[in-house]
Amino acid sequence: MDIHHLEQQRRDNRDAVIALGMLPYGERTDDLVTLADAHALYNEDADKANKESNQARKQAKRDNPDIADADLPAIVDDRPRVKVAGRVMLHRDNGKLIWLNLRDHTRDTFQIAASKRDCDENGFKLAKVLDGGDLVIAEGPLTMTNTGEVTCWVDTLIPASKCLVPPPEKHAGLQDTERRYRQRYMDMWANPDTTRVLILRSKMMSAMRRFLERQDFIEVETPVLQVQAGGAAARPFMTHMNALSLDLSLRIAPELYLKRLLVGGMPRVFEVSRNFRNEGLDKSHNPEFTSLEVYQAYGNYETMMELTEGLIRELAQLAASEPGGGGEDASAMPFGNLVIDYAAPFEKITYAELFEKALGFSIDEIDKARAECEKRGFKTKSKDGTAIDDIFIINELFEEVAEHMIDPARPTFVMDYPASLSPLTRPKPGTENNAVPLADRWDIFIGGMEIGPAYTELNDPDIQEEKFREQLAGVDDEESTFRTFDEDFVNALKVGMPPAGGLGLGMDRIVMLMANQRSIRDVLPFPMMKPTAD
RNA sequence: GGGAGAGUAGCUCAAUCGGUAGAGCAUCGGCCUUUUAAGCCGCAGGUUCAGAGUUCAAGUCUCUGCUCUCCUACCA
Repeated sequence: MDIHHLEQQRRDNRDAVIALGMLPYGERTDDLVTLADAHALYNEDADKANKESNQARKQAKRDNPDIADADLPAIVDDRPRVKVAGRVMLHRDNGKLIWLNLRDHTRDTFQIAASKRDCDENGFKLAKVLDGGDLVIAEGPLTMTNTGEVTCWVDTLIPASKCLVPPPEKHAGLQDTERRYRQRYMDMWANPDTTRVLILRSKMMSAMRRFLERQDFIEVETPVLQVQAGGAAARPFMTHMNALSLDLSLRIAPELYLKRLLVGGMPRVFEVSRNFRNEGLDKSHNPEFTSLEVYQAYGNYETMMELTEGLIRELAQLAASEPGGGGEDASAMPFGNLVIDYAAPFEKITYAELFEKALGFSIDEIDKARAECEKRGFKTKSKDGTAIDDIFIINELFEEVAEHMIDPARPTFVMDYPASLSPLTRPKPGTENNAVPLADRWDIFIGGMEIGPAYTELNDPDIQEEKFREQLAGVDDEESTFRTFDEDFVNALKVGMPPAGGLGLGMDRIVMLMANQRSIRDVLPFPMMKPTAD
């Protein structure tokens, strides 16, 4: 295979490093400080004292050119010394003085200078043949340049790793979105914001765990490989297990296993679950995504509401306090054109209230709902001509009309969904005889996105079994193939599951909100990309 | 699934009505000990996403394919 001439030049420079007797790919190095810490360590008094003592020495030599070295004023050097590692971003060679700008995850740019006079001989020769993108380790005192930039005045320079790939444009960075996603390492090198978002994601996941553990929730891990993917209505990915000659699905939700743990006696559990859904992908959907599911024995959907509001507010405060988060508190977090307030109490409205506010009549008035659907041109009959169930008429209007009434700038809980839309939810007592019976379920909407639902969990095995059957009888055949009847789960409920609140939150979407990223791809290190033809 | 747009040097982008494919940065050679997107001088760098067609002539027009982006629809 032909090697591009730009790569060949870099290979030649690597050979030059080897010729210096250095290891081009480096070795273990202790006592490194980050570039941000190094920058902060600069001491102005020590730097001034050093400069003045140098001046005094020069002056003494000018006054008396024959003076013996021993009689010259001593050089004072109490400047802090640092050992740093970073990637070479800029390389300015002034001949006998070489300026390098380094980057690491803590600081976009940190200047080091290798001068022929003060740097070790091999280090200076190395600085001569460094390419943009190389990793280096530099050691030396901190000083300030005439133009006021804190600089490590290098006395020891060694290679840490060779970069054989030509760097992106030094000012514009890497713009090509496709390459940014496919070669994330290039993106992270060129665009430090990418790294910041991914680090924020990690910090948020960690803060989320601390929040839950503080309240005595324990983290568990349940199967990804499942005989029957359950807990949600979604098309699963299929795979095959050779040892048991068994077709398996990748999980679409952890719910049914987490509830089994409640049956077994774990009172408060959560799982950070990678879920896999064999469906479309767009700005807010990746085929594999991360949800947080939480179950609390003896809680209900209101318990989950309090927990969710506290969790999201805490995550918002964390994001706001990060560099570039733009604020002390979480009352004005930017998301696209919106400014979202996480500090104020979240909005709460019931499904029925929101429906009536948007449509002008009650969810129990089916005739008006059908008329409204006809008026708006929504379909009211299925393909074979039979009328669509009342509840789907209501929900069509809700999703198409009422959901848009929610203020995207205010986190909003929509409560008390129709029971028939929530098969794993406990029916709301006292609404059984309504035209539209309700269930203890809410959904939270932020920034125009649905972030997740919570329920008072259904723990009556007979109702659960009936709901499974209803669902399997389902609206149409294609959909019912993705719904399952989990007999063992019904058996678990027969053993007795405590009343409980359950919660599912789309963590990717929460990171999108907190990091002000409009695409799920920007909060995933490696989003799903179709392979290229070659 | 539907619609719109994009793909040109390592990177960021130009190229008028179809008429010799260009710039900046990076690289390479030379000079330079306080630069900051360093500076000055010089050189080089191309399968214009792939394939077919129209034409005297295609980066440009037509068709097919690939990938991406945006909008829209679907899906919890």
